[in-house]
Amino acid sequence: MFQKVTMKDIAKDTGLSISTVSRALSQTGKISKENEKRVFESAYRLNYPLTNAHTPVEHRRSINIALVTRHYTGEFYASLFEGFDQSTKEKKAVISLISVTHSSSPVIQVLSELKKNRYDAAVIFLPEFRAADYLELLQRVSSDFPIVSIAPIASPVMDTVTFDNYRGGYLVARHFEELGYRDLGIIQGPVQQSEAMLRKNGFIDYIQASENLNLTWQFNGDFSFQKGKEAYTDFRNQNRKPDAVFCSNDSMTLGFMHSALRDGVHIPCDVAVAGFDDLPACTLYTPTITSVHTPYELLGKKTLELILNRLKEQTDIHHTGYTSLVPVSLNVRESSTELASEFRNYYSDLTQ
Amino acid sequence: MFQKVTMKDIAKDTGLSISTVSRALSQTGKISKENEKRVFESAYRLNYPLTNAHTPVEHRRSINIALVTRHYTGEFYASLFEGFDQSTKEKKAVISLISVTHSSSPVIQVLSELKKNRYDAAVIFLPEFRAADYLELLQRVSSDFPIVSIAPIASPVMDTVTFDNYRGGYLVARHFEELGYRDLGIIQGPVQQSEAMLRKNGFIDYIQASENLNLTWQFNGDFSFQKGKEAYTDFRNQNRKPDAVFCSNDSMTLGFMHSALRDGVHIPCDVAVAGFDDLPACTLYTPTITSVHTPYELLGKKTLELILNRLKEQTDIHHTGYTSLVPVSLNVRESSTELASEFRNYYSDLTQ
DNA sequence: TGGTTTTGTGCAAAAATTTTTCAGTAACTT
DNA sequence: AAGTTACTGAAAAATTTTTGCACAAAACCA
Repeated sequence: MFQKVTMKDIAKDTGLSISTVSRALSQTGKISKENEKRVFESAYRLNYPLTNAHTPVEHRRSINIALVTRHYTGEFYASLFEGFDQSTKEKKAVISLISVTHSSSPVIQVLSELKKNRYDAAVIFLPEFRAADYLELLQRVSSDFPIVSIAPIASPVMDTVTFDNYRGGYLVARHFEELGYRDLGIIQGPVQQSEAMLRKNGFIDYIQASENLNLTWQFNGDFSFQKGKEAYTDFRNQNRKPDAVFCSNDSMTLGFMHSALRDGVHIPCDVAVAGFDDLPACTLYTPTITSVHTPYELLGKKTLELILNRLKEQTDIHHTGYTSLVPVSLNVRESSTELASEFRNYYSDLTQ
Repeated sequence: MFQKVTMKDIAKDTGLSISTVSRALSQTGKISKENEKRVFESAYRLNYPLTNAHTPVEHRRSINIALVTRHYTGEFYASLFEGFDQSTKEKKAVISLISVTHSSSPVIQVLSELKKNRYDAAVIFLPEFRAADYLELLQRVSSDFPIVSIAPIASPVMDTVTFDNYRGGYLVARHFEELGYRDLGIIQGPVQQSEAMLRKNGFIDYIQASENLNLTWQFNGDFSFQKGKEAYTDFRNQNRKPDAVFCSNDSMTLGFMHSALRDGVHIPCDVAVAGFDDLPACTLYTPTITSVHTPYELLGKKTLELILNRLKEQTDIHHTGYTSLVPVSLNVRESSTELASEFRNYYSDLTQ
């Protein structure tokens, strides 16, 4: 049986009196910064049962942040987590990935119990959430528990940090124009997700503002590899095929290209392709894939900043609905450029 | 300011006396199972400060398990986590992914502090750990904190659950033999990792036992995409090129194929390829890639079983070094089969 | 069946722990 | 130099937890 750890132990450990230890731990204010620090340090080391809520942020050994998402196999989530992980470098924040795909309890239940599991804040990425879901969530979760969404919300009811999806679509259209393509096509994401709509709007708005460009093909996808393949089937049946296609995420890009390549279509010769997300696969695939790069590290950094400030300030109002957009850029690769010479070999005749 | 939660509150909540509550929480034994359960349930709900160490496993709301690994961007880690996540279905275990890549403190430090952060057990995947590291780890971490390694250890000092890597290499060689290939090649993983050595040995042992097969090419890799590309450069300079190449992980497979395809080599026509890990990319790539499938869900299940038993039994000796092997299988795809007819289009002449 | 043992509970006293009061000291101000 | 402020420890007070004991209900056993 363990010996229970009490303030007496901390007093002995630090050389201070029990009363001083008490004052430090209960945050009555009448204590020097130096001793306060020593007490918390000792309390942590000796395993004194400190409840998180009672430990001021500056004395926490670590700030535990939950990254809550429906986790699907694939690079996308790996990149997302990696970005957050990078951004915690040299901070005392610790990110844990919590998946709610297979958990028995509903998402909101999981979120409302995070605080009891020693988490200090949550970052949620739940693109399928609707306005009603967000509102229910805010009602159920204690208001001093910061939650930041990294999926865009149509009418933001909580703080949101997200990539500038609109700008991404815009960049792709501009890139296509610069290369001299005229007829453009798009494979959209699900209409219920504002993320998908923003990408589409950026793309289409640029086309409409330009005198050179036409939108000749539009396909409703759902961000899945499979839909990308279906999109190709639809594409091949078109009379007037676009010169270049914007796939609004890379899973669909890969699906589209998978079918296209097998059907003898040469990319970018027959049709140029650009995607969104810039998955690691984009540089590995043959041809390499042009894609809108989303800097997860910046996203993570900005999100952490927001959370840490919120925790320090102890502002109870996190329902501000402040949205912050992280800039994106376009990584141009083989799928939307002239064929490089080494690349030409790739398409050389099998029967030569 | 919060009102502090005491046993009095739990007593009022459950309708029991304070002494009964005390007896339940301090596990003195003189309490009925039914009331004990009610007390813990209430304590949890009211947020009574229970230290994990003092809450018996059967009354835990959740068992927190840390999956500790150096996290790199890529599908491999996504698949790993996904498998564990799947295996927690309908169990009260919760898996959190803890990355130690960018954390400032050294790995062993992180591990020894997990217990303080409310974790009940850890699963570690640290292939670069050496025998000395494992021993230091065991010394530093409290012996009632179960740790299971899912990377094979040359001389196991702790419980290990791992895929049957040897069998995987063996299966690939047998598959190549069945297809009629004679001269085989291998791109090895790093010699310090027993995982890599097992895969190689399984492959080579089968070749040596067979009358039909020869090992004509061997390359020392390091499991990276880049080394896969370098392997191709070495491959192309060989006089006697193998008919089929076993890449001992899929990152190298992708690197090898990336260079090969760009160099006009047709897979599987010119050379057949098989990998290891069966990343999602294997089905997305063109051609699709034959690979040894590692069932992460089974791995997760077995590992959880081990941990939950250990926690229930409260056996202090987790240094048993018991190793358990999870079976693997081979997923055969285009990179090691006859070309399918639809696939032929892919190689048709660009200039037609 | 009736006595005996075991188990589980609440009350109240005891023990342990935490908080508060109060007096003292040092540093700093005016 | 007197007054003020900021901290601290010892002791008292308050609170919380544990334990001894009595007793009731259930289980056990000739």
